[in-house]
Amino acid sequence: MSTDTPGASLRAALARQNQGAHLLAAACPSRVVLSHLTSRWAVLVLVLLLSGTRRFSELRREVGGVSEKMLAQTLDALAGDGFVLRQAYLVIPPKVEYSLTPLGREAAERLAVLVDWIEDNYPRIEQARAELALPYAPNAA
Amino acid sequence: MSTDTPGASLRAALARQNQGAHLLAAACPSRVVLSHLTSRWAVLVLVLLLSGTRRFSELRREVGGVSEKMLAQTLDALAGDGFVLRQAYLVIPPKVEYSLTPLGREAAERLAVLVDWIEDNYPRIEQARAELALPYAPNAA
DNA sequence: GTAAGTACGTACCTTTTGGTAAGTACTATT
DNA sequence: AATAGTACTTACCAAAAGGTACGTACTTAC
Repeated sequence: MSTDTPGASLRAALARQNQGAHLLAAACPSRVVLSHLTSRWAVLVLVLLLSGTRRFSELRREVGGVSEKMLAQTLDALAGDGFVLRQAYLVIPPKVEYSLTPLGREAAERLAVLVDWIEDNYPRIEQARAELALPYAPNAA
Repeated sequence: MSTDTPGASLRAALARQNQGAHLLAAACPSRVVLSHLTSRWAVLVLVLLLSGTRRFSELRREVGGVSEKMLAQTLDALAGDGFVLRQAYLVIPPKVEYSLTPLGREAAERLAVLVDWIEDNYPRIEQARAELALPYAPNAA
């Protein structure tokens, strides 16, 4: 152990930080981030924004089934976390553009991998569900 | 350009969007799967099971803050989707082991990428939040 | 002048999610 | 004989998520 060098407390702080960011711990603050990123509408919005900047009404139309209230709430949360950039233009009619920040792009790319996997493998999932629904006779003659 | 860039999955997603069978569609049945996989406790359970088979009470202890009711509910949903295999032994005291199916492993690996990213980048996210909380004077003289 | 489009905010209500505490049935430990 | 451990289930309640519908403020199109 070093005694009192400036770098020591920094390394200790970083070590503590790395230990503290464990999502399995009940009190871990990063769980809030996880819940934001995996929320029902945020996943869809983030993946959509990977293909480019959108306006509010464009997102509203493209994300099937989202209400204006939930879209605004979702975008607000994502902007507050620094995943989405909100750019408002002072024109009439109003114009607001939403895009991914570098941080948001990194997260969205990882979510897109999951979303793509679900879409690509949905038939397999359906099949697994169907087999599980049987009264268990997988090798029946 | 590598063939494995995030843009590739994006193009695939957009192609499917044009076909109509896509998570962005309100009535897409795969949304149920997405909600199961991204639910609060399922993410943590799946990532934990990536490191090996566990019993109910082990999961209960390792997943910080989960109640027995929610853990049972989560495991039931994951087993019903074919992501988790439930093996019950007829012994006393009861013994039930939970493990990932091949399908579940594929999903869990993709979730783990997201979880790891959050844990690794939590300091950046915190910093972004702190900067956004300022009254906006990033380049003030 | 009426409707539609822009980007929301708000009030009200329903649905879903999730937590607590208890019960079940049986055994091993103290 | 009481407690703990196994793996749940059920009943009850609180909180959060989410939908509907309306209001705002202003402009363009019909």
